[in-house]
Amino acid sequence: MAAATSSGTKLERYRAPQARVINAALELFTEHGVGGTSLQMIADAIGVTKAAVYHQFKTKDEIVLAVAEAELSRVEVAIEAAEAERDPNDARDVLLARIVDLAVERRHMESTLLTDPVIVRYFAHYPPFQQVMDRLYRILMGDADEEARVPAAMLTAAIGGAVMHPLVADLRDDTLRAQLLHLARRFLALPD
Amino acid sequence: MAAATSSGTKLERYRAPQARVINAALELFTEHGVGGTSLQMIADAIGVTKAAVYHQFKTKDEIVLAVAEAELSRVEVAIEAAEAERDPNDARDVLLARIVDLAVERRHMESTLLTDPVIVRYFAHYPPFQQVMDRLYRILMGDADEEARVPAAMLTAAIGGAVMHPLVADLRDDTLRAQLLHLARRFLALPD
Amino acid sequence: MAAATSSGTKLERYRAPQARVINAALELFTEHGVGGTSLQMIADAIGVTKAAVYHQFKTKDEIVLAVAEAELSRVEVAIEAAEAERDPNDARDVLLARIVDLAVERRHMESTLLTDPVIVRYFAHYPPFQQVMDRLYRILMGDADEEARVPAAMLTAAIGGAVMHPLVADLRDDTLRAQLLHLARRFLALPD
Amino acid sequence: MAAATSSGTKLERYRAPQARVINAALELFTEHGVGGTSLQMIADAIGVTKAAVYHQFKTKDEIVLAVAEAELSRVEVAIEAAEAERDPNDARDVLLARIVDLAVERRHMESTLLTDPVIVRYFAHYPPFQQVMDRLYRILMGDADEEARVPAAMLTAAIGGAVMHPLVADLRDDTLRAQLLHLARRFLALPD
DNA sequence: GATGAATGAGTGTTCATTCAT
DNA sequence: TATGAATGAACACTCATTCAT
Repeated sequence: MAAATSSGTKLERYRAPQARVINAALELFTEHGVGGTSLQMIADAIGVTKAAVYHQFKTKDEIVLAVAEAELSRVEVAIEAAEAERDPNDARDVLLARIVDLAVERRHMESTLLTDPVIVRYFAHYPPFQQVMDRLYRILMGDADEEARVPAAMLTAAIGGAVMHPLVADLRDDTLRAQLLHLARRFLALPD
Repeated sequence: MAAATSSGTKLERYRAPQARVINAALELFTEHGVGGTSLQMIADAIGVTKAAVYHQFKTKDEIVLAVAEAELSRVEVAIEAAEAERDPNDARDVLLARIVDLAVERRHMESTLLTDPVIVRYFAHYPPFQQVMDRLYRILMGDADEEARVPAAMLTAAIGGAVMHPLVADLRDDTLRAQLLHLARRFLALPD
Repeated sequence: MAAATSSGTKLERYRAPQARVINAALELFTEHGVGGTSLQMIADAIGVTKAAVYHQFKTKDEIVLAVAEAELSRVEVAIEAAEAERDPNDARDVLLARIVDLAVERRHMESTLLTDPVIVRYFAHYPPFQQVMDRLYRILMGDADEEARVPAAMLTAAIGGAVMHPLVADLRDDTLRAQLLHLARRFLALPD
Repeated sequence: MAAATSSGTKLERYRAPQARVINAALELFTEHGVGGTSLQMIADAIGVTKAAVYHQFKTKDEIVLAVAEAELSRVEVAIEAAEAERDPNDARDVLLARIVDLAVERRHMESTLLTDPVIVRYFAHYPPFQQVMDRLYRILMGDADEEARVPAAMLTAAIGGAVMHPLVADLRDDTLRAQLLHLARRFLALPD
């Protein structure tokens, strides 16, 4: 168990100076977008020089990808929790709840990241992303056929699209969470 | 006829040189994002100098907004078509179909625009956008109460989020259209 | 004659702002080398901003090449003067004298340019340079055979190498010119 | 033998880690020029960190000079071999042959070094370099008078200039060697 | 209407160098 | 001996914008 702490999750695999950069970058990306965030801003945010940031990451893209991967690993955690369930229905329920939780919890962050052109383009050709999505869709829809995954893709896209909508911005977290869960279950033709 | 020419739709209210800028800008924004599109690129695309573009639009923001408004006016057209219907159910059906059509037709463009931080921030405080959305939600949900608009917001967000999802990218237009319509009606608890 | 002034030589084909950049760059390249000359230095030298320089030349390389071509065109002028001679011996004598003159006149400049790795690499694959050299060698050696050009190459290299040698730095121009001419003629087995 | 090991030539006076730096630096300087070679590149080439290189040499200049001196010592070796001859004519012949050999052997390296602005500037004021050149010129021309050294300077410059000329790049080593020797002897008015 | 020239503030990136460990 | 972290200054280059012509 002590070992588990020292090995850590994927989120912890970066050492301190890198983690500080990633955290600062995530916040800034969220507020200004990837393109609107300069390395100067990141450096200022953690109180070092640009060159110090470059000592940890060779390019800005590397920072963007590290941030994106850190977020992706949060989805992995949710999937792993679901896969631990015996019953497929339970697994789907757990995953649904976790995904909605995640979307709401990071409603102001994920959205910016998931729609940023740089990140979208990267994820589109990043095998681990595809694999995570495959696992996610399999749990949601079962592995019936390829076509069945489209509604699942649309569902996750819809959740992502919904949390970032301006008109939803002033909803309280729990209200939004309840509505999203309702929407998702109805979409999957599941009882509430 | 002369009146038609002078009033025109909102899409036509820009004269030729401005329209060329807007069209070029829309294409470039779609491909590179707003932040990734420079005035030089726009000027090059239409074969004039930067200064010539500045002759038409005082700032880059003005171009962005002109592009955004042009797209917004497409939604207005859909709404006007729906409002022409007598029966509220027909109006809702018409609007739903038009919105889905619009999303699919411009699936590669709207998405970039609707998620671009610059445009999102602008629309969030742009009264005409709010008004258009109000009209849209009223048609979809009736004017019962404030809360009822949330599902409508989520629905449009979901449609927008869905068309831009990578896993949906290789779907044929009519397949995507059918699925989106099915999704939307199920979400609104309407029969197919 | 007025026409001749307005059409100009190749050296004059750049308009004023570009010519100012080229002149400043040549001087700075001579003093600090290409790699040791920044765009800031060039901009400062002509009293404008870096961005103004970039308005004239898209990259630093373009400046380097413009400078190099301007110098190459000086050799072309010498060749053209030689080619105007009827008698091949006269042509060779004229060319030799001109080349030596050129080398001495610009003894502090040519050398830096001709040995700069950037320029050397560019010229190595720049057809006009090859053509100029071909014409030059043909005049010097006749067009006997391919092999005959090698001594000519060595001769020009030797002249170039000689004018830039530190121990030659304090020789007066006319002394250096006489010695170089003597060297060249002896090397070509010509009477003084 | 032990003495030979401990005194060694100047080439060997650096201990192993320093020698590795010098060798890597020479190769990189040759390929990218001094200005185009960073300490990072040198460190990478020998598989250590920049800081480790700094442990051996306090500045980049020190590395440059160590490389330059190592090359200069090769000339010294040639001079010493010539000075071992009794007859001045033999000494001159030996030196000439050795210098040409050296120029050809390192045709792709010397040139970069000898024309690099940093090194040129350093050698111009480096007494050992002047002394080596003095000894070299005395052997070639006798110690008649100051003026007599100028042709010698021109000769070595010419040899240096010739080996690095692009048009000479595809000559075989022995062909180039023969031509250079022929050129040198003719220039010194010596029989072949 | 459109151009060429220019600007000032910024971009991401690399540099030689230092220093505590 | 060697490292990782950091720095400050510089780099080439791009930006949106202005203005006289």
